[in-house]
Amino acid sequence: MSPRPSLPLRLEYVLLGLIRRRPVHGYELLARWNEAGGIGLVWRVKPGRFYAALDKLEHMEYLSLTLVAGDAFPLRKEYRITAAGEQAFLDWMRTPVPAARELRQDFVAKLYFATDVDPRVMEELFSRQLSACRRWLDAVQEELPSAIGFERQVLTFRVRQLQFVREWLQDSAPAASAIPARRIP
Amino acid sequence: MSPRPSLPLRLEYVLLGLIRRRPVHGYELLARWNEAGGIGLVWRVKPGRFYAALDKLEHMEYLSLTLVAGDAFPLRKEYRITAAGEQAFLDWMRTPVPAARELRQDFVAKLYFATDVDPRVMEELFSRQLSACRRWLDAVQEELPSAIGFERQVLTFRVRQLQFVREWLQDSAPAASAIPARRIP
DNA sequence: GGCCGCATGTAATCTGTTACATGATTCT
DNA sequence: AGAATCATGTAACAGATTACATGCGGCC
Repeated sequence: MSPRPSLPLRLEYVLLGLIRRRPVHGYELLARWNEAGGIGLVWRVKPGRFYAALDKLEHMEYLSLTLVAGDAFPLRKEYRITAAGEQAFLDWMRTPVPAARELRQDFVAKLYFATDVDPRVMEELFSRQLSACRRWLDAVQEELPSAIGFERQVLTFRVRQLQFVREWLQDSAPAASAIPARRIP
Repeated sequence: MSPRPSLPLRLEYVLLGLIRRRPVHGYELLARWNEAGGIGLVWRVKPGRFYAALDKLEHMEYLSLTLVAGDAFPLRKEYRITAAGEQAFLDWMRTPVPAARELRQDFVAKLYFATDVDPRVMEELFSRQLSACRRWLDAVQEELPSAIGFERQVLTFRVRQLQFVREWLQDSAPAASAIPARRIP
């Protein structure tokens, strides 16, 4: 059995998504990470963590590794995604984030890969995320009327935040799934 | 010289604010922390971290320590705030949070202490936080017109988020400073 | 020769979490 | 006697950050 821990990976899924586009070695990937308009806009990473994550993904067999030697450059470790990795990535893409505070990084990262997957994957993601968001909102709004003082202020903050999230999700959903996918998995 | 590191304290300031109300020992404070309607709504803490923080504040001389022995209970460490601690707390209260993502915990924690301080402290806090928020918003809105693709989606998210924050701040400001303070420092 | 870029990491440190340790007293 | 509550932590681990280590090749 290949190891499949459901640990809090987070960063690892982003790596998986990038390597999925085409096989690449670490250094190049790290350079691209911070390119203008890229994932670096919402997610910072530094060499230590970065290489450790690649290593981890390879041990989990979500990535396979090919050593590439060349005259003009040092030995490279070229990674490509495996079938298990592909599966894990797509599962991640379909899964809504479990809390509002994870939207700005995790959810937006998923959005970054919108053009890489079948539009239906994004439709499902947005639909499930919106449902979750509405449930959170309902729960908070139910508590609000009986809340006083500090609790009321906190719940008011949450209601407003969730309303912003809901509206942003509603407005972004059509655009995200209308984009034609580069490849259809 | 008493040590005054400007480290990322965060939790420590909340402790300072609670102990400032009246001298108290750790166990009681920890119990109160999670009471309904209290700071536990936005900030979770566990014994390990909690006692470590008290220790740290005492070494920084923001808290002073009195041992209290009793027949009916084990030895207690009763903490009270020092002049340096009082100063540090009020500085913290006046200081806006440096990023939007710190509003839900750090800023709301400051709000929790609104009734403990002079209304002018809260006025200053809200005024400075609103200015910061408007500056962030201006900066993002300036970048938005030239942004395309993923970058545009990210910036749109941020604009909406900052608008929500700005409106919440505007609506909460009057209530927060209109409340009569318990004591005027 | 020395420095920069490529490409890979390691080691130390910091921060926080988890789970348990200790010992006393009061309750059943 | 045994369990729960009071009151204090400690020890081990997990996770991330920071800074530095290594070595090769090409450029000035």
